[in-house]
Amino acid sequence: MSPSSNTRWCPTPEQLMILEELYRRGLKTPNASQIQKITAHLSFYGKIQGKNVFYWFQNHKARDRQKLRKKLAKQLHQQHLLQQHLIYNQQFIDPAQTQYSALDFQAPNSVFHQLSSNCYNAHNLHAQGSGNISEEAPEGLMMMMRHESWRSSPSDLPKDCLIRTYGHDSTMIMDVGPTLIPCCRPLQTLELFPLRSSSNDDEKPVI
Amino acid sequence: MSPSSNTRWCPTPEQLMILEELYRRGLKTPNASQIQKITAHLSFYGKIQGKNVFYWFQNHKARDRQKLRKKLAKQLHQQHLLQQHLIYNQQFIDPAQTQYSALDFQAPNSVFHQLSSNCYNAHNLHAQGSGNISEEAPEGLMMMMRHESWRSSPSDLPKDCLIRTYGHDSTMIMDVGPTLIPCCRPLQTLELFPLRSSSNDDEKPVI
DNA sequence: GCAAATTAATGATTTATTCAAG
DNA sequence: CTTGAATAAATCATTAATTTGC
Repeated sequence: MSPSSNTRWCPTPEQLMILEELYRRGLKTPNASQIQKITAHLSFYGKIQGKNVFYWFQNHKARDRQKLRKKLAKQLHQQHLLQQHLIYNQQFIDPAQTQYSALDFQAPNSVFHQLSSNCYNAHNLHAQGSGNISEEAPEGLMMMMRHESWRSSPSDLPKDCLIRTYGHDSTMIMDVGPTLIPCCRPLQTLELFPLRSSSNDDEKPVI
Repeated sequence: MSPSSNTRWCPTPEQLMILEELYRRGLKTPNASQIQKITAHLSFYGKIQGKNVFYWFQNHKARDRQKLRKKLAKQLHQQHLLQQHLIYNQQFIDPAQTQYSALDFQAPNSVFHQLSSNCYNAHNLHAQGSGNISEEAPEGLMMMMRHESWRSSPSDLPKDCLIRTYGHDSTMIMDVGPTLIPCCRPLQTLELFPLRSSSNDDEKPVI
């Protein structure tokens, strides 16, 4: 209609920044007065009208909600799929033991249950030839094991191992590869759920 | 070395889903035993090795942290920019009143402060001709005002208004446009900070 | 629509840091 | 204080997504 502005509002980075900050601080649905003030302030950074601010908050809130919904839906879907296809999959779990409800996460054979275990099934580790492995990693890291002897003669290692050099010593990563399926049947039922980082809790790293 | 797999692991959707779910549930740094079990389970869905699982958790955790850091940095930056360029900008605020520290969020002229106001500066609203506006929106919605009479004769509205029809009543959006800068100087100092959604609190929408 | 080109994600590796034991 | 194990951070490299010109 009006010949002056046929193009839609394009927020400047500063305008966006300020709007986002206001939103983040809890302003979700500004009233007329608030919109006015915001508009006045933002107009310093570029052409802007009250309706732009109004629409921005409307859209932003709506899209926030939408994002949240999608996230929750995804989570539910994942959980569902997990239960359907993995935890009680007969290929993995001894059928004789699967008398649990498909929704019971406490079932001892669930992968979650197994992974919360503190007991190491040592016999699983050396499924592929390896007299080298002296001990199971004690509640600590990976299948990285440092041996002075390895550094000098890497050729006599099992082919599924991976050697890396850290300055003056070496690291071996054992390949537990794709051939271990039959090994996971005799897993013991061990502990309940406290999956929360059994080794060390570093959710909040010190920065 | 080995001729079979020169290409990097490419997780199947199921594998990814399971890894993500485990991570989401709190497993951040699986130990050797856990990696083994996960690998065994995931191998049902496609070729996979222990190191893949190990690396996946390493990377995922690191990138999570990184994302979080970036988010926090952005927030701080926004806050900073806000303070520098908006709140105490001399173009906006009466210089006679700005004897506050640039970091003092309690300063009465800050936009945050102003926006947390419950007191409506009614004289700002009808800066552009409008005998139509009977009242300031009371702590409620937008400058949306429902009037049966408006619906029938939209032609006599000020050109800077925008009419929309919601079912059986109408909405008007007043354009407070880019010309209001001088209007924001006489704003009163009003209230302290509780910006948290003065009208309605919908941070966690009911889904 | 499609295929080259560009960009973003992410798997894999290397380097730096932390921390506890001796 | 030194050393070694464990982890975090930085980086490299390849694959997936996206854009762009035809």
